[in-house]
Amino acid sequence: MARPAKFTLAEIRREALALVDRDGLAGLTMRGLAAALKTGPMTLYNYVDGKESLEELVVDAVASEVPPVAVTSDWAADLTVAATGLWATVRLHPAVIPLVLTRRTSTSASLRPAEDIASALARSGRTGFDLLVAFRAVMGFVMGIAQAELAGPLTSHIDPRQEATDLASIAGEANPTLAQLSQLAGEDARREFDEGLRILVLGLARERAPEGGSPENRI
Amino acid sequence: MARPAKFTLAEIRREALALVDRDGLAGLTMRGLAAALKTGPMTLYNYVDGKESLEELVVDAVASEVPPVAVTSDWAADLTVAATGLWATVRLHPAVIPLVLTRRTSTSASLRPAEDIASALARSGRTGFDLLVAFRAVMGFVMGIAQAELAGPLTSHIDPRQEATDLASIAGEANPTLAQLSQLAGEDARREFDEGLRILVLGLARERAPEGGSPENRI
DNA sequence: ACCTGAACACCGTTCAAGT
DNA sequence: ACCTGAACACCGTTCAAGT
Repeated sequence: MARPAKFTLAEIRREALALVDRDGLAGLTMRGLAAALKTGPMTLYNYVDGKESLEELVVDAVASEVPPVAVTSDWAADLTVAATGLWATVRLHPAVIPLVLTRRTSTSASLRPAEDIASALARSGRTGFDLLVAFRAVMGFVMGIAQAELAGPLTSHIDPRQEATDLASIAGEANPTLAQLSQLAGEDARREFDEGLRILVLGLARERAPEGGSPENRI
Repeated sequence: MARPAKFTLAEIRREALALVDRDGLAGLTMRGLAAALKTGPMTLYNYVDGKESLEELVVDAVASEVPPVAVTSDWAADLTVAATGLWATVRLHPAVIPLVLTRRTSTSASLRPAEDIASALARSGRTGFDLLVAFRAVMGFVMGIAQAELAGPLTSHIDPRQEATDLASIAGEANPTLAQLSQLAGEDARREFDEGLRILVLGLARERAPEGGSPENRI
């Protein structure tokens, strides 16, 4: 909150993200980051208000890496580009995903990827509640699937305390469909995302424009 | 991992969930739970392997509250029921949502809600990769939107350090669409979910069955 | 076998004192 | 004004000792 001299906020942000990328979310500690910067822990308090604020900085760092989206006359294409850009970027920093899912406060810069998605949907002609629903559906899908890839019903292993290691055979009895799916999961994450998004956009386009999905008007 | 006498694992599970519901995720500590149970912290280690295992217990507790789904001949209806049941249940325990999004290990019982969803989708005639994609899309949507309600681009406030409190006016300049949406967000969460799910199911049904969405075969 | 206090190696953050 | 060590109030968990 001050403008001191020993470090730059950008330096701290970069080092914090690097720390999370390297050691995971648990590795992001005030003391650990201070050590990485070769200072005492208290020095960081000259740059951030505390742990919460530090986490926000990390979310910011990731958001700033999401590529900007050019606006064309095809809202569905723009939406796909925006959603894919967000997904691909957070995937580069998997440990940060729980943080972006969890942060209750954001910088206006870190909201830009979401704004790009909302704006593409607005150009489908949606307004008000319809726009809200579409936005929630797309954001939910993008972030939900990004996180599900890391930790979800299909991510490896059942509880290790159940004596047996083969997921297919263990979860298999109680959960046969999941057991089957778990063998395919993660083989081609990009295609999983692309196809899922396509289905969602299909639903969005169908609901809006029974015939073709070209833009209608702006709000 | 043993079968001691002072408590029941079910008692510990119940108390742990109650603790999280009351004090949030940060309130779930080995020491805090022990205190709530009026024992020393070490006693808990006779029932769970450690913190991770305790968190899993809490996820289990929530999953066990998800209502079972009856199988009918209408896969889309079953899917809607299953997805809605999961969403409604996790919403009763909002502090647990980050935990269920994050757990990398699960009990076969806690996978049942996901199995119900996967199974409904399988009854749409999907197999293999197509089934995987549909499953990921639905799970991503359900959990993503549940979490987004708590913390997401539309949840109140911009960073408080930016001097101004009105989200609409602050985020508004940089993110006009979000600013507009934030005024509607959360007014009727149930309708947001229902409509979003409808769009997704619409996409799923259209992709599968150009004419009508009745079940085709089982896998 | 089940239980549990003491102790260790960590946290974030307040406070007070340095320059 | 910016910096920072010492100290406090917490964590999870190991270890050793109890019954």
